[in-house]
Amino acid sequence: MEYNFNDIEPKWQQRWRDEKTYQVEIDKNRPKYYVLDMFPYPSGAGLHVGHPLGYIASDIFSRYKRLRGFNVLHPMGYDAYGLPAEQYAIQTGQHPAVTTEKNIARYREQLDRIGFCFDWNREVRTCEPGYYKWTQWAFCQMFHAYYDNNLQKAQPIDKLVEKFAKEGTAGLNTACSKELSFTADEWNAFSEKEKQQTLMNYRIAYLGETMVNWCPELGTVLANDEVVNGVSERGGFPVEQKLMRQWCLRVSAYAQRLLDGLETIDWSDSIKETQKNWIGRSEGTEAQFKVVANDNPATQDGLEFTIFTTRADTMFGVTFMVLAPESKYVQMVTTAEKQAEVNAYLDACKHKTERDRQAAHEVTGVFTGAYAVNPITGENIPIWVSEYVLAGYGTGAIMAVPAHDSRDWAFAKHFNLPIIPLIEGDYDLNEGSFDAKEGVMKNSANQEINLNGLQVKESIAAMKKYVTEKGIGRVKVNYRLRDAIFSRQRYWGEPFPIYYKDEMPYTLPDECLPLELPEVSDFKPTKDGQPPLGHATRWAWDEKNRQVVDKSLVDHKTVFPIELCTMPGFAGSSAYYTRYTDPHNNEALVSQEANEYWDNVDLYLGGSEHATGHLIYSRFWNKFLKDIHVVKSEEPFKKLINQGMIQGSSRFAHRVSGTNKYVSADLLAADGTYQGTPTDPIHVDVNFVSNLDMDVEAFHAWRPEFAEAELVLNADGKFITSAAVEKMSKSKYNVVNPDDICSKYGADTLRIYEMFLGPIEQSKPWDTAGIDGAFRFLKKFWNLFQPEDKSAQPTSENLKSLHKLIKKVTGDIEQFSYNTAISAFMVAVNELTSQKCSSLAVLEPMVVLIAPFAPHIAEELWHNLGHNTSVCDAQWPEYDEKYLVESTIKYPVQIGGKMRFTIDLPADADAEAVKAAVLAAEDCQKWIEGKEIVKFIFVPKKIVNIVTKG
RNA sequence: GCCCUGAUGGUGGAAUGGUAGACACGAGGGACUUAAAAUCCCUUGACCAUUGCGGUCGUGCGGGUUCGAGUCCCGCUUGGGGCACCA
Repeated sequence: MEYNFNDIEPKWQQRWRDEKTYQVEIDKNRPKYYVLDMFPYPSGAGLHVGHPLGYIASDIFSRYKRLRGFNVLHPMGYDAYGLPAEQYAIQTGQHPAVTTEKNIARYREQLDRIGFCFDWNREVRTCEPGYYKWTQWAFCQMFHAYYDNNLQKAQPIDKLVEKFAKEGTAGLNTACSKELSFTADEWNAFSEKEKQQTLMNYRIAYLGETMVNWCPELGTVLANDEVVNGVSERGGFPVEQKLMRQWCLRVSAYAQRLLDGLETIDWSDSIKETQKNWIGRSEGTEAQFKVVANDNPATQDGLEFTIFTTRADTMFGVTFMVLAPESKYVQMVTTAEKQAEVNAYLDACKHKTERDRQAAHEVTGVFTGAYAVNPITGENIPIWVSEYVLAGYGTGAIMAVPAHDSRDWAFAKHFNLPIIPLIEGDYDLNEGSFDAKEGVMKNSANQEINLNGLQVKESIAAMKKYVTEKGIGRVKVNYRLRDAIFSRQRYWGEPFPIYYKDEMPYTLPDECLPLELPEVSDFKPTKDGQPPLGHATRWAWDEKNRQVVDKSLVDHKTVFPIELCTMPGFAGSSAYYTRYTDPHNNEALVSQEANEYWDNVDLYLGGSEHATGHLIYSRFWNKFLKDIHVVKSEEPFKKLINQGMIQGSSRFAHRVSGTNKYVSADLLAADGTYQGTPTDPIHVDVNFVSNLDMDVEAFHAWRPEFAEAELVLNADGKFITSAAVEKMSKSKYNVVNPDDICSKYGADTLRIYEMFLGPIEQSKPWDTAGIDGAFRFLKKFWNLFQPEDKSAQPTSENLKSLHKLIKKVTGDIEQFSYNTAISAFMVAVNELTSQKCSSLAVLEPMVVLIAPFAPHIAEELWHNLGHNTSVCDAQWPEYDEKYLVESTIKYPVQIGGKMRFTIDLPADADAEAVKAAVLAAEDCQKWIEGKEIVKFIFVPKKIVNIVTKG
């Protein structure tokens, strides 16, 4: 019988569907294992050959774990809300729900052909009300929670209300937008609105004022990449930095837990590092600087402001201060004389985006006319404003130490401010600052503290202690991690279950969720600058009757307007992993029982591009869910593997410039010219090029402009193309569709080949050329099972091949080294073929071993061997060391008259034991044959030198 | 600037500090065939010797540790990725 994948594969895929082979339920008698892929955004282009890479890898592991006796949860779903569907809707008027539905159907069809063991019964889609109900629900929980820094966890906001009523803010230690201070009496006297405004300062989901790119002309917020040179990409209208009220998540409250958690999870160093940098923990000192009174009234009664520094040791070298342009202190300190100049500068800054400011790297700034007192030296130092100081980090104000900070140095040079060196050494302060955190201090002493002679690290500690004791400052940990902006002025996303009463937000009652996304007449923003939901007519909340009603009924007494923004893409993807464990539950995000059993993800596969997005938000979201007792684990993903990208391998036909003549690449000169005329490489479709050899007829038929093209072939009558590795994309004609591969070679070959390409974590180009090797392997594997009589006793050679393979494949799968596992398979199959192995005792385990990689062929062979259960329920074979014993002597090396051997022996073996073992070993006898042994020399570790005569 | 990664044949890639290049592709040669496809066998890092056996050099560059380094350490060159006026 021939290996006919076209019959085998659809047959088994149908059977798996019919028999629900991959449907799983809680089974307390078996250990669980949860394998998850990052769910895809279903784009209109469909899957290319790069997308399934991670899915295949996780599928192999799922099947392996199942064969090992685990109850494996391996679900799949769709991240269905997002921008491309909405852009497409704006252009064509087609409802995003319709295009999304279509794309999902296409994805499913493609995925099904590859033979994955997903439990589709657990599919989730982020755009379905039954799913986003729980996204909205989680948001409401965050709205009704605050973060207690002492307990290091989220708490119900009611607790805070109680506390405020009893003792005000006394002794409060919570995450908040700004430090507030009021008494219980003051709180109790607050109006309802004032109370709500106050609580907003503490909520984990809160309305906050944040800097955004605002384009007044377009009436919308723009993303950074929509702004070029300070004007909008579309229309060229000016864009400014503006404080806007947006929904935010207080991710920063969890900064320390997000950092600590990294130590407990099995992720790659590079992702952990990226997250550490993103969180950006920085231990330093906050210090108060008093402003010298001037003609600005705000300075009259002892105004002071706070700076943050990690270099407290350099306070003796502070020669000026700098405020961020957005700092509220700018207006408070500027003198009347400098007012106009400062305002002009602030205005100029306002019209630059954050990106422009970072790109320019020009030294700009303006003197406020004010002075502050250096609390260590007592000297008056000027206060400047400059955009190199960021409002969003630390306190938006710095102490400048030009001798030891390159940015301060550049500023001081430009504006001619004094520079005082504080560290011994032969650096030249005319050339640049000395930024290194090392060396011995100098010029750093007053009557109370003397740092001279200390190391930098010692003096940081000494200064921290000093400023704390003197009440000038305090030790402070800062994080770069900022709160996540959670509002989008978009249509195709989750609506906020929020209505506004007296301008303050209130959540819909939990039992009224989901708040379904309304239909709108137009997906564009409205003319008055409101988001697309402004077009929705039935979009008001009737508080009394607890239902959505028509907008026209809004009276601000019982019927209120509903929030118009929607949630961002990461909202729906932040907790989907836990929803899979209980996807049909209408009473809870996940039941206690399901979470208790399935817990969180054991193995997560996906691209590293989500390092600072989804993978941070999910961790934050999960920690919050843990705080409110919905899930039991602190971290959502125990082990993470980042699969590399599959790049395209493009092909080019070389066209003689200015003609319609194409030349085979091997006829070109080294500089790419043909008979002295330059040529242009033109992308041609990789699907009609085999290796570099182009199908000439397919080329002519491809597109009209090539029909009449003149082709110059090489001596063999072939047309050779050139190649380059690029991103896989339609415009480069290097996209390979997995469907085509499945039709031509079968899904099993696709799976084997994708894994054989190289390590999963590495990016590599796709080149269909090598796939023949994988296909040949499966044919050989198939042929191994063709002998009619398989009842022979296994030979020791057979068993050796088999057990070597079991050991290798098991070890390799555990380490996700699938490419080497497949290599071992190829070797074993060649060995067994040449041994003419016809023993069931060897062949049966071989089928189980191949099952994770090539499930269809395994299933077919398994049934041909007389089984009537799925190979999925077979047992993974164990290897037996006794078939694997090899000579104890390895690697004989001759040096001069000596032979040197490495031998494997127990560490405590004595000289005699070593000698006996060496002499007994076959390899050794061969080497010393006919030579007289003069002596043995034992060198450390496992080395034996044998000195022979001659 | 800082952090993370990688660099091995014509290509993709193997090598717990122990015979570098497994396995696969491609290429060359051969068998079978009227022919092709399919299949099988041999060669395939470079250089020298090929009427023997074999020898020399080789894992981006320069040092070091070691009996022994692709692998460990130090200093570079370079590809890829991330962060960035973060005080």
